[in-house]
Amino acid sequence: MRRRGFRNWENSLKENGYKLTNPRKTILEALERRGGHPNAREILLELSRKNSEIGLTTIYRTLDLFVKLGILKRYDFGDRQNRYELFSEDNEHHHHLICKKCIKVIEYDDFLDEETTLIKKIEKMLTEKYDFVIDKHELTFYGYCKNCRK
Amino acid sequence: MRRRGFRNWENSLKENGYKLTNPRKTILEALERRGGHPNAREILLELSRKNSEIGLTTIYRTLDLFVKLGILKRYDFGDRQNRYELFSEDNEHHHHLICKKCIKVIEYDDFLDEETTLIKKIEKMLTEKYDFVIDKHELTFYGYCKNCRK
DNA sequence: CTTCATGCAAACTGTTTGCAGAGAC
DNA sequence: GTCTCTGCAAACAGTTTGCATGAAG
Repeated sequence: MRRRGFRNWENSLKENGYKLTNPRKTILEALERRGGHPNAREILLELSRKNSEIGLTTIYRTLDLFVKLGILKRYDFGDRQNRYELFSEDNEHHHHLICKKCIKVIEYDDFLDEETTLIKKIEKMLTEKYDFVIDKHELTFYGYCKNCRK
Repeated sequence: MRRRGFRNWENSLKENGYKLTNPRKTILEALERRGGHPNAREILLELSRKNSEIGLTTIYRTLDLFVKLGILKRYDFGDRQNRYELFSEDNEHHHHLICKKCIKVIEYDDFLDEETTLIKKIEKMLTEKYDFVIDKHELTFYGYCKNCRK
């Protein structure tokens, strides 16, 4: 279950013994169309725009599967829901700036080199000091956007 | 509603027109005793050890209030629950290392100077570029601890 | 004695599970 | 044909809300 760009998602399914079904295709298309960081209900909404009726249960199960296969990334921005983003080579590393009121999410990748250097250093230290295998990190800034400050 | 060390929490209540009640006292004591990053149910448990019976509803409302008054910090470590930690002068700034399996949370404060410098820089850039008022940030590493890797 | 706090029951939200029927291979 | 996938209904967990009672000031 290695990570791979979502262009190969069909192979990724087959290689791992999963079936290529209509709901799965449709959900992936919806994710590509919509972009951003939708939650399950927002994906349902995007589907219904194209008159695709897929049960919420299937959506949850498909999202889980896609995360497991490395097709999607799962985020939790502190509003008690899972949000999803297609994984691709070129969005591998960005961080987030989130408005606590409207949950607008801005991705930024400035200072990435400096960040990466420091984070690698911290990761190494933490791994040794606490005997952890580190998997991922998240650097997130929270605040209020222009609109929500009024 | 300024932040203040939790030693002044009684004043903080009074100044803001809230009553000094037994449940509030008891919950604060439980938080001091327990330490760590308990969720609501774990606080209930800590209370029951000392035979304090307080309704979950009251616990939630008290925690909300304490967060609002700056007595507590609220965290979300991605397990879909709120967790709380007493705020005090000397734990103002640490980051977290979390085991995704057992949700053990390690606080670390190594590299803090370097981190702070970089984070201030990023914060400034984000504030200007996106017109955000930034409130807080979180740098969190996720992985698996020694025990959970077996 | 007024106002705010408490606690119960019920509601709510996002998510998960059991199970029978449908679809992929 | 077999085995996985789907979708409905029901369960679930954490949290919130309405409302009558109780305690603080």
